[in-house]
Amino acid sequence: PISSRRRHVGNRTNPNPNNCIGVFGLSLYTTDRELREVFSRYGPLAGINVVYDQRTGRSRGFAFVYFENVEDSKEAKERANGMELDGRRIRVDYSITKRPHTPTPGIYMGRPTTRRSTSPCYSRYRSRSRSYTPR
DNA sequence: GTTGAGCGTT
Repeated sequence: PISSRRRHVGNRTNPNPNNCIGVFGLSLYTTDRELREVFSRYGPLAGINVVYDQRTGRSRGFAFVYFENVEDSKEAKERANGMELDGRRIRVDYSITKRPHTPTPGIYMGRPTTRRSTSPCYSRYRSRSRSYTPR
């Protein structure tokens, strides 16, 4: 008898139905625009997130598609899973992770609260900060 | 236009 109980939140192999689906095994050249063309026929989309590598700026080969309706995401998962896109077999599952946290550079990127453009000292600071390079 | 299992940055 199977005594192990499935967690209500699901796991990596058994994601729960969700508005967001993850698309994996993508070609590096599949863009969000192409994904929109493919997945929009299952229902209205709320958004698409192709995951890019921070260093190279290229796609990491997977993306997240947000549907407005859960039933649409269910159909998309069923029908788009295993389909070929840009010559690659894609895998479609419900997303398990949450939305990405926007990483902060570690330095203050906003505008100064006290702006004194008339100050020559400040203008000198401005010109220097423009050439500032992190790390 | 490398590959290629993966669940999250511009």
